[in-house]
Amino acid sequence: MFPPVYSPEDLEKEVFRFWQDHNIYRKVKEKGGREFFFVDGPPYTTGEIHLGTAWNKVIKDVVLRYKRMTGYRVIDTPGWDMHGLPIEVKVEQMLGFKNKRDIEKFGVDKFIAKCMEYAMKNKEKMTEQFKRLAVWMDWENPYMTVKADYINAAWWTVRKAHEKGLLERKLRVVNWCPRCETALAEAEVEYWDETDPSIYVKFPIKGEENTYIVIWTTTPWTLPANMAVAVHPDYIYVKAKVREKSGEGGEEVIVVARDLLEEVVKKGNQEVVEILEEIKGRELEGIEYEHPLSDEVPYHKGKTHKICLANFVAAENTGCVHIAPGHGADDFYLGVEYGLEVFNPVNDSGVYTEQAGKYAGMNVRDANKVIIEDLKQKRFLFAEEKITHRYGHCWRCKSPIIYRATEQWFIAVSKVKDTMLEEIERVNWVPEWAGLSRFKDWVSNARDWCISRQRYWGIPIPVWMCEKCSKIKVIGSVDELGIEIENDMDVHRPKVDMITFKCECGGVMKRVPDVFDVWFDSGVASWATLNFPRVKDDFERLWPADFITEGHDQTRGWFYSQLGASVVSFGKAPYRTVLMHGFTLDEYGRKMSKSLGNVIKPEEVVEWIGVDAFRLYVLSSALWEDLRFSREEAEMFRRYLNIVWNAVRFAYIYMSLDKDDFIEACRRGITFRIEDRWILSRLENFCKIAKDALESYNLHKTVKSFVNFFIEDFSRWYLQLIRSRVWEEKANPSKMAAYATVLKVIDKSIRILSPYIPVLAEWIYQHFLKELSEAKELLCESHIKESIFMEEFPEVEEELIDRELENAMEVAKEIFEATSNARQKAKRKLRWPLKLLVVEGGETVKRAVEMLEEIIKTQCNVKEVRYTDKFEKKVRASVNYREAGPILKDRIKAFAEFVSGLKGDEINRFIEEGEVEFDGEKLPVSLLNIKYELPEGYVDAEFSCGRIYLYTKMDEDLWRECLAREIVRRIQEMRKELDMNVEDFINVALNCDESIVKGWHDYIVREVRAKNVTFNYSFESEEDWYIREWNVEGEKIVIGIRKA
RNA sequence: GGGCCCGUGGCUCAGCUUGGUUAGAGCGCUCGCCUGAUAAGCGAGAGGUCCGGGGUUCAAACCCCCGCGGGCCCA
Repeated sequence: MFPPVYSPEDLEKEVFRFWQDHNIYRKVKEKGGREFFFVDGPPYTTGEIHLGTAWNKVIKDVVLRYKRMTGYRVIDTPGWDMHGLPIEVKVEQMLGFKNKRDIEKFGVDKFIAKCMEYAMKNKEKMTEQFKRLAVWMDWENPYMTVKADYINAAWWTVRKAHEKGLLERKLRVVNWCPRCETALAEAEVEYWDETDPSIYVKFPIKGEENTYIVIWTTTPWTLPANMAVAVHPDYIYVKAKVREKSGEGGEEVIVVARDLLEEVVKKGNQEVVEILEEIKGRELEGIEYEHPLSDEVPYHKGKTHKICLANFVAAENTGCVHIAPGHGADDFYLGVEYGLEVFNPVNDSGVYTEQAGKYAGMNVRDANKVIIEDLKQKRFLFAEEKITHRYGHCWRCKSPIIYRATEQWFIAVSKVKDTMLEEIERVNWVPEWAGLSRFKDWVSNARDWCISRQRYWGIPIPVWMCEKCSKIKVIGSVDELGIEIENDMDVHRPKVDMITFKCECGGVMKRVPDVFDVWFDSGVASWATLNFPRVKDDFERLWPADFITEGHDQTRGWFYSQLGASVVSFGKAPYRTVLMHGFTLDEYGRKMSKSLGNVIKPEEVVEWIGVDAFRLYVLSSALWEDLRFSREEAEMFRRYLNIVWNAVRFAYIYMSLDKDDFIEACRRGITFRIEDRWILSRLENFCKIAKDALESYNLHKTVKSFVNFFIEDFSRWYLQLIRSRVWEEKANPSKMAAYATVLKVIDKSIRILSPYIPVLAEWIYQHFLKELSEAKELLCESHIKESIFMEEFPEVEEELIDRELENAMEVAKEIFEATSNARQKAKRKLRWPLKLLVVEGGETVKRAVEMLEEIIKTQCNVKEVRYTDKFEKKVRASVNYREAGPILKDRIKAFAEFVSGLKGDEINRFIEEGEVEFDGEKLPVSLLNIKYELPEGYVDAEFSCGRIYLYTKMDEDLWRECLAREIVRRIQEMRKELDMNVEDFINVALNCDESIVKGWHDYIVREVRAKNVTFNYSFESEEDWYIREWNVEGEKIVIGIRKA
């Protein structure tokens, strides 16, 4: 059965069921020799896949299906990233919690259980969504970051780091959410505009009366922690005497960047009195100043505060930057350089500690206005404004984050950076710049990796610390816990927290309460997915991964976390080939987001155009470029597949009728005709491009060439060429050759396309190729398999490629197009036969006409085709008076006479020579207006390497043939309207006289499968004719048909 | 502020590595054609500041520099 209409929905139902009922995926998975180790970048279990994730999995699926078809046994374990704050957030929201205390009250064990449940549920939902995309992975056996084995791998890795001295506990500035009371990953910070104070503060310079260095800040609350001021070594600074414009108050001296002086002064409502000195930034180094809040914050009493140099200082605001090593990353590193104290008088919940003196107990953001007021009182406030700027927020509770120096656990990436950079070079990056430019840049700027989070739902950090002597013990395996692991919950908080060890010193070692940054979880995926270190042989055989692919946001994400973890553990990159793909944007190039309301759900698209068209669409343009998702474009691919459907259906209808003859013919041997050899040559080209594309992970190139080959060449051109061969009743060799060609083309191209359009490919395999399996076996020398995915990916048969023939056909197509053009100009329908087509051109055109004369003749519907290297045209010359007048003056009249008397060949000679000989004088040919005139009845049109001349004159004979065709066409239309079968016979009656189609009676009978055709019929009402009145080129003709 | 990528008819993109005829394709639009595989298809036409500005060159969509806009990542 071959339904007339392409319904992706029905096909999907059928094919999905077929795969399931026959366990096809498992069978395919178990095939194959060499192994291909793919590692899935684990999506976070949000519960909902989006277009980007769908695209990502489709890319993976195409690659994996291809690899399976080329004889690989593919490791296709999907992964799930299930820990982390996002899920904690959701669970907290569901439980109505506000902060950590609520969780502690509720019970960490119960909270963790909820998180686990939630993550699992989401995983199930998303699995179904991926399956719906026809993605074949081992969905029954995924790797999950919450599993004991997985956690085991992470622990092993940390211990490795520890053994190599790369696990460090140190003070660092991190993003900190004062309400969640934890460090946050950059990915957990959301930015939006916030209005904050923008203040200019004067720091009195020591030993210089009434002289201040002016800094600018938007976070007054960090001033109590100020330890230094930074200036740029290369900028020019000035010491300037200024005074208030109002005239009140005295003069004072300020230090700011020279180019910013005017601006700063304006902000302070002051004016410059005099510039005292210009100083290069680097000369300011070491100058001491008085902390402006040293009265309020006694900590600063007796401490020295100096000017430092830093390249990160921008030429903005004052050019002098307030440095608080406890509250800024740059500040912190500068502090390390200068040996500054890291003063952080703010606790976990964002409240000042006792160390903050006057401000102790205040929430830092509330303290802003108090501090500003104090500065004002002390006359240190130079200017005050408001600013609206991008500020980070915890994406859980939406509260503004703060930067805060805390003790955290780090992987000392800085110590292995060189190895990481070397390893990047050894990886095959697609595209190249993804690794060699973009990723390298990121890695060279990488800082030590903070892997600790002060939260609950994550892999517990396997570090135990002695309460007495602070000695640490790093666990490298779950076995070392000394407890029986009953389920995955046992290796989570709070269970592991209860385990203690005895220290050598006699003290008790307790686990540090932190959990891992989720990026650390996925960083170990390439060995955790193999259950290493518990299982060793798979790892030794397979690792590192042959292939991974993710979006470009993963440069700093998974590409990085994996490389870091791997270099720390094994000293080498965990992947061999990395394909970086783009992002999905809306059709205007904007991000898809809920707030913009422009989110397109993959399932919605799949429901609408089918999964195959969706897959083809997302793979149709360069993968590493962002995909602007356009519904119109996506729909195009459904239409292409509809053409595939119709093409195969066409073949099916005829071939299944002649099946036995066809098989017999295949046994005896097939003699291909020229157009058959042409399409088979094109087929091999397609195969070659597709194979190269898949081998080099340029998947999109296959899609482009699919359209060129299958849609353009095969369906639109080849199938047109063979129509008449296929209509033959008898099983003649020409028809059989066409069948054989069609079968080869469909068989090979469907196999090539199957990774992309698995559903349609499988359906065609089951319903078309299986139907003709004997012929396929004879022709393609391959046995039919249970599923197309048990087939081999086709090899290129170079010997079938015939470049000359392909070129010739290209010319023939162009001749056809040019002829259509000429017909349009001459108002001659293609249905009307014409007498003569002359083709003018060079050698290639000549060859094409010789080789493909028949094809050109029938396609262009002309009785005769002739080639010429030069078509005889009448040439006419007249005088170009504008040019000739000034030159010839009074001789112009004689010249005009001369010109009108010129013969064609004389004019041609002048054109060739470029000169006109007149009156014994040589004149430029531009004095003539040259006009070419085609011989009567010809219309011309141009193509890329020549020109055609179509003779469009009708005579009576020809016209009768035209009318016969017009009538046939209408009868066919009527048959279709009656929904008749192809083989049904009819009777035909017409009201017109037979003379109008004299000589074409038999033709009409044959074409419309008529038992008889009656002319001059007057239709009476009682008869059961299906009657229509037609306007045939101005004639009213009534046609009646009925089943014979 | 920095790194990487992208910018080509109304829309989506190819071409750029290696500079060289008239810058291509699909969609959409207009007109026409074809159809016993086709709820389809085909042809023609209109439609272009190749983001802008400089430079190199006999010659630039392409190479170089400076901008502008967008995306990702960082600061």
